[in-house]
Amino acid sequence: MAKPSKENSPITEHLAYLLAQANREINRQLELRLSKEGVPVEQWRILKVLSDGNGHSMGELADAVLLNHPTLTKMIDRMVSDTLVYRVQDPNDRRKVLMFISDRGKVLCKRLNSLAVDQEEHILESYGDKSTSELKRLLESLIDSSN
Amino acid sequence: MAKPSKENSPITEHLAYLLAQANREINRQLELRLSKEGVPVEQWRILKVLSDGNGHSMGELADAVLLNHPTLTKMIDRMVSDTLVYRVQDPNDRRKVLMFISDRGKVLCKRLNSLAVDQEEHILESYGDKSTSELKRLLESLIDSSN
DNA sequence: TTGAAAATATTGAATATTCAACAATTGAAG
DNA sequence: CTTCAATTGTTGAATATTCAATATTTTCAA
Repeated sequence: MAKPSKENSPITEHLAYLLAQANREINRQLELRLSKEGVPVEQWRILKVLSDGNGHSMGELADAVLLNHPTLTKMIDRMVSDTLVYRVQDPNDRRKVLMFISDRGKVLCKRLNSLAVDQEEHILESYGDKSTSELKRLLESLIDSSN
Repeated sequence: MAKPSKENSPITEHLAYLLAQANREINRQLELRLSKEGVPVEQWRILKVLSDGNGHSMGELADAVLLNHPTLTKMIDRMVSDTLVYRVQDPNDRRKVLMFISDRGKVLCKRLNSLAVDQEEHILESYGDKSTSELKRLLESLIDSSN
């Protein structure tokens, strides 16, 4: 009898693939809802992080919203044009720029939040309460163990 | 006492965000290993799907490797140039193109597989056997419930 | 059988992302 | 203090992705 070898396992059994697939699907759904406001998922993340009212540096933001620095810079440029956020030079370290959410940004963020909550509730319904919280727990722990 | 509202929950508690974060991290690690062979993750997926030796149409492939059709077409163009795969017109439906893996592709795929297995083993070590299989199970079930 | 609609893959233009180089500021060693 | 390395953010060119339009073939209803 042939020895089962991991190297022949179909791609659908790889953790990396399952994560990519699940991420793609859930992201697609979220994208669809946020498109009602014409806002990409990344901009919602940015608004959400900034909605604590504090200033966040570009580096900090890039980490938080999972974007590379140059990509973030260009997306922030657009959001500044749309007056959703604004830049302030950090007085304590003039290399840094602190990003703040505007009033208009706050209003938009609220609408986006409820679209996102809609989705989470839809997931809870079709996938179940228990599975969802267990999956979240496992994902957090995977992320932890990768640092 | 204020009612806890989902709309104020930090972004790090959203399933969509946790998936994106975990996916980004695991993908980054895999990318790093595959870069030893100078191959992007998507090309490995393509080779792996084709390595069953059967012909796969572009549409089928695009679904399997999580790429849009035009993106896949252009990536396949490159892989054809590198003689890793080749196109054959489907004799039963001439709208379709059947993709096949070449011998060179097979050889490369084997090397890539062992790099990927390295990673899976690294995850098993740091994250644990039990967590990994439980996470896979939950992800599969989430994907199922989204269709 | 014919003609319209659907399915499949590709193309080119418009967008977006990434990489490498740069500019400005700070930190820290000598 | 001065200088050199590290940090932070942006820019421009190179790449990659996406959207809409196209070409081809098949399907199916009339």
